[in-house]
Amino acid sequence: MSTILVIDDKKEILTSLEYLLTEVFDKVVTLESPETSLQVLMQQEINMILLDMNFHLGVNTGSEGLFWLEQIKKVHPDIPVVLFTAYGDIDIAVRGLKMGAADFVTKPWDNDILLDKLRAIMEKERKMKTLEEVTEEHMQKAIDKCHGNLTSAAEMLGISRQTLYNKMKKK
Amino acid sequence: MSTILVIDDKKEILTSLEYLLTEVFDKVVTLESPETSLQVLMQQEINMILLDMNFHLGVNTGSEGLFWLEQIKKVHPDIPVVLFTAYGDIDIAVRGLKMGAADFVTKPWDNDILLDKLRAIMEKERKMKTLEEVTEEHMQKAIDKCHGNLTSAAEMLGISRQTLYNKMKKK
DNA sequence: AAAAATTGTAAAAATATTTTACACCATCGG
DNA sequence: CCGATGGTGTAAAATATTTTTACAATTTTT
Repeated sequence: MSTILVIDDKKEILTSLEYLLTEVFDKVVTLESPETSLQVLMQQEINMILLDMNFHLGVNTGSEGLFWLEQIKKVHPDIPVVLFTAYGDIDIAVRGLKMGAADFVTKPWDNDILLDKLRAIMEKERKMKTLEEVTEEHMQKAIDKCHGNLTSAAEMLGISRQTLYNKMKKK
Repeated sequence: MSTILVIDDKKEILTSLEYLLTEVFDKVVTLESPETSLQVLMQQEINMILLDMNFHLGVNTGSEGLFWLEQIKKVHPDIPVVLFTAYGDIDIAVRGLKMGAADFVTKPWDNDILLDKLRAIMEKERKMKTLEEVTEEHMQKAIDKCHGNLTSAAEMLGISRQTLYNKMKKK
């Protein structure tokens, strides 16, 4: 069971997406403004959010969209949010992605590309790395940063040199 | 000791950056084309890369820049790469960031903003999380994804329920 | 309401980590 | 060029963590 929440101030966009997104999601919830989004997120389980950046006609800085992205990420850091915008503003895109958005789609959009992106995100969400994989990767990162010096890498990681040494030998 | 590698096909940009970047880096290495970048990375320790996206005048898709980003990330996934572009192409920015670029700067650039971004990245690079912090965060993420169900979160993480239960109790 | 799943708890067994130790090798500075 | 320093590879005992197993109580699902 997967649900997507779509937030856009244009009714016609909501209705067309409502139909399209059933290709990927079991349930599509729509909102005309982001104001009540936090309540909706409390009331029901949402697996993905499609958030428009351009509320308030005439105000197209996208900053209100970024504000709501921030609010959402604060409470639900793990729900993937895809940003949606009619204006090719590179700065908003970069800031959005750095604030934790999962992807960025520009309007007018290509249905297939949009669906592919959403599917890819769902797929990535489904699998969660094991603790072992995560620790392994992080240890490797530390070793790289220390140019192979196990002693200082171990210190960085807050573990003993032996442990790091033994784990590296194993692989 | 920190070194930045700047790759841009315009000599005047290289010379002006060469001077500016000494504000943040001890050493600035410049390249007029990305072709030899991998050799340079093998020969000396580089701590950050500023990579222009628009090589070959007339070809401004940025795809060659993305190609080189990919090559660099393949060999050195942990060296932060900042993308640099004269064209506000949102798609290149999004793809670049998703491919692992640390940030994105558009030309013409503001010196102070550029320096601030580079400083922020260096600062972030300096500190490395301990293994404990990383595992803690990952466990929390799994629990969130499982809506608080410790049994299935533990299964996802590849550890026993007890271990997860005890670690959560500790905090 | 019954069945199934999850929690909270505990204790022993199995593993993993830290600590301590030491010979060996590399690199750096005088 | 040689001694000092710092890192490696190895090992064994002490300590800590994780897994396994178990069971009653509670929550969730059917």
